[in-house]
Amino acid sequence: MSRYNAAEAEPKWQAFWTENRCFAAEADPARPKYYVLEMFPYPSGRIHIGHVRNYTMGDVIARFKRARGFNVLHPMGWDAFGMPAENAAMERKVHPGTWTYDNIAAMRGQLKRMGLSLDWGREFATCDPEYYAQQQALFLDFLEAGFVYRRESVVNWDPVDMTVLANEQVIDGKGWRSGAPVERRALTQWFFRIADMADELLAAIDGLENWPEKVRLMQANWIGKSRGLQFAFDTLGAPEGHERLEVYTTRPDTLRGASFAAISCDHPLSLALEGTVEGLDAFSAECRRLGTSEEQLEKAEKRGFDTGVRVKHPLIEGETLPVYVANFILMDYGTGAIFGCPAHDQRDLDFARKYGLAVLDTYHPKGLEDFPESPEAGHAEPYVPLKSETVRYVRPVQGAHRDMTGDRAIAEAIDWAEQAGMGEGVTKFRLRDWGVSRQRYWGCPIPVIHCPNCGIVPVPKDQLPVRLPDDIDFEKPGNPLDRHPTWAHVDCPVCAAPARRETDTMDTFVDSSWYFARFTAPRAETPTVMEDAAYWLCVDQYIGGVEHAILHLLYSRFFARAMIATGHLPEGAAEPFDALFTQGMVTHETYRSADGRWLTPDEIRRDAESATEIASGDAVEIGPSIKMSKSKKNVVDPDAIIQQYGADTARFFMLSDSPPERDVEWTAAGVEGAWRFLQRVWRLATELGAAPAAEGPTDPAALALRKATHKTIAGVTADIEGFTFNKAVARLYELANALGSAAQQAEASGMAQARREGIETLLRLMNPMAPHLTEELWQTLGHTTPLVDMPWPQADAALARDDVILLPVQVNGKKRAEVEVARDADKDSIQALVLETPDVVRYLDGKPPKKVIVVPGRIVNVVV
RNA sequence: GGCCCCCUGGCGGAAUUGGUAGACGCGGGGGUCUCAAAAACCCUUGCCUUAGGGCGUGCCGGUUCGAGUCCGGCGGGGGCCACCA
Repeated sequence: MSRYNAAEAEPKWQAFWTENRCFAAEADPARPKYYVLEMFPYPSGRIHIGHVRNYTMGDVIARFKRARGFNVLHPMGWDAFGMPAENAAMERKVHPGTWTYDNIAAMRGQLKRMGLSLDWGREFATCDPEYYAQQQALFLDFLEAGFVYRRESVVNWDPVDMTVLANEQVIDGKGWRSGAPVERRALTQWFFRIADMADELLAAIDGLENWPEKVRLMQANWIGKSRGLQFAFDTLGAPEGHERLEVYTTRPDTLRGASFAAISCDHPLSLALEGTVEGLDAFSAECRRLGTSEEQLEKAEKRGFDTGVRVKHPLIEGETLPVYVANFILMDYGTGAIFGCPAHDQRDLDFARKYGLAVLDTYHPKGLEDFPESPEAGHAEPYVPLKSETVRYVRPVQGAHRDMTGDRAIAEAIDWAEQAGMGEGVTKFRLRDWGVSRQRYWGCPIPVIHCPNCGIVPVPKDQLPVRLPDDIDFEKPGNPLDRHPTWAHVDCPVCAAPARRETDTMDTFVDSSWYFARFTAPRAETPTVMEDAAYWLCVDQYIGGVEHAILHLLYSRFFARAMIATGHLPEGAAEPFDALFTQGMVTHETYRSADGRWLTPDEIRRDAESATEIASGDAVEIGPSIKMSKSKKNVVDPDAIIQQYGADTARFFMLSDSPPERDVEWTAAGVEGAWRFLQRVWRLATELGAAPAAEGPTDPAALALRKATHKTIAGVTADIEGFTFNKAVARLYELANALGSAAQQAEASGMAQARREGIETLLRLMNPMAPHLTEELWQTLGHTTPLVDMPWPQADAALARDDVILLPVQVNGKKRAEVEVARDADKDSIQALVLETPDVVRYLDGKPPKKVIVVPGRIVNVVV
């Protein structure tokens, strides 16, 4: 009995595809196109199992669409700038470029061993000067068009990496790579004007129908549109020029309950008061020192400092509110000043309790007309009633009056305030401009020159790229470009005076914001070629991890719009990714020895219930299945799997067990299962007899097999279209089971033909998942056209449909019988048949049924 | 704190979107072949029950002829954002 030899077959077919340029894409307006893209990898040195899952899914789609007649673009590249290369340079004294390109070479080899249908002719790395030259050209066009600007800003400074981090790169107050607590520093930075586009980026989310709802929500929340009221308090006792205090609120309906105002320590009023109010300077200094990490925020008390300044209550004549500087007010959201309504906001309530401020309700609690007007028992905070008969005390927010708040009350309050000339309804966004300056070497240089006479001067386009110098020194922290003896020194292109290059490089998110477009014309002397972009874009299917749901995708959407505005993309390409799929992680059990050492899967022997360490024979504690990580040692190496079982087994397993959007657990048993199935398919195909003899009358068993075959075609096709690969795999198993049974009845008339049809169909349906094995078998069966060039099989509708169906019969909602009826039988005849069925007669007990519900093709329910 | 999602056998998961719950796989049990083992193949496998049947999709309630699916409440798990006014 022969076996599938992956070690021989896989390289053979990979060479065949390469030699025949099977996956080289060429724009052809006469053919419908399909652009499949997986998020390109960072060249860390080795592919990991998550890559295998990601690229396998993409490859299934690419090969499927190809077989369906599409002109498929399926490219691969490298997100190659970034700090790991610099870290490697510092640790191992190797040039970041050398390290990166070596890694790319290694990973390219690994990807090729997976047998992916990639157009390697379009490959590029973002650190290629040919790529970043075009990125610099884009930057200059963006600068000219006003999408880029420079300003001083307080930035997140990573003291270990000595670089600026975007807000998004600060996680829990720590640098996302170094993990060091982030400090605040004022620096002049380059920004992309993404905030101006907030409304459009938000509105367009509605059109992204083929994106996961989860991602659309995350983007919408990130953009953070809010509608509120902006108005000014009149101040009492404030310094000159601060007669009014602007505040913004999303809850103008609670304004009557205001009992204090609070401002940021960086607010102009607070700054003006510094030095004039005793204790304020010290308090402000303390606020500025406050960290921004989650724990710090959690623990940080809500503290305020009474400035002595007061503001007039805008709704209650004669009433005034104290103005506090408070440590929880952000200067860069809204106006940096708020009013506090303790009755309707937990934080304001905490603050009010602490400083003995009034807690005033603005709503009469529904159904609680006798609610006490004095503090409820159990509340110890002082109660200071305002002189207004409409004001009542209630507990904050929750409960009976919740239904009276909400959008309607807010909208009415804004209308009222506008008509009263008190303030105006405004829309604010959470989204801030995108700071792209990085004080790093291994990134795309920002192509401008600082001239003492002319100021900021763009590098003329014919002088692009501004290349990174090769002779660099990583001995000291900070930016090597800044320290380079000659690189930054350059004459001004306008006045020829000695000038200095910009030494900041771009955030690597810039690199990945337009690579999808570059793939449509990867060797062009301009960033894109309109004709190619118009043909290939948008990306029809984008696949990657949900960790990029916000930043990368939002930046790409911004870039696409900016590129349209600067003439680099056609109108209509504003949304770069028509369909998005976010795949789950690959997890693995963790193993720990009695003395607490983490063990790799290779170091243990796993039985059904337990595990032992191979070296010692000791029992091993089995931990939960979690994301693979080096520290927990629960890592499997894709290369080792491919070497042992072949790429097809790894690919097939990645698709079989779990729905693609969910996490999948990597288990040795699962891999074995996939391997066994592939061997079974091998056997089914190789044991198939010679070409079928002349046809006799078709035996029912043969017809049943043909029906199973065609149902499988319809099902697998729908499953691949719907990204339910696990279901497609289940159907392939079912067909293989049917073929196995059929082999036992090989003598039945028409069975030889039915088996051949079934097996060939199985191979064709499996081809996108296990391309090598199926090509090999296809050839073995005598075909000269390789599967890669075969069209997708078509289901025969008549065969895929059942003519007679088994209809379940319920009595009072419980299944009691089944009846066999024609698929298109009418309700009356079904009902008549059901009422004669012995099991139903028994339950009727001689009486007529109260009701009979017949759902043709589904079910019958008899109510007695 | 805000927004969102999920909960189905021992396990991963199906269920035509309100119509036979548990497809398919893993694991388990039994068998065939073999001197033996591996491989392979066959049968079996939600729980309870002596038959007939009863019970079952986190828990409680509701809507419906019919609920894993819809509604309300509770419990548990997870994700994203977060001093955002």
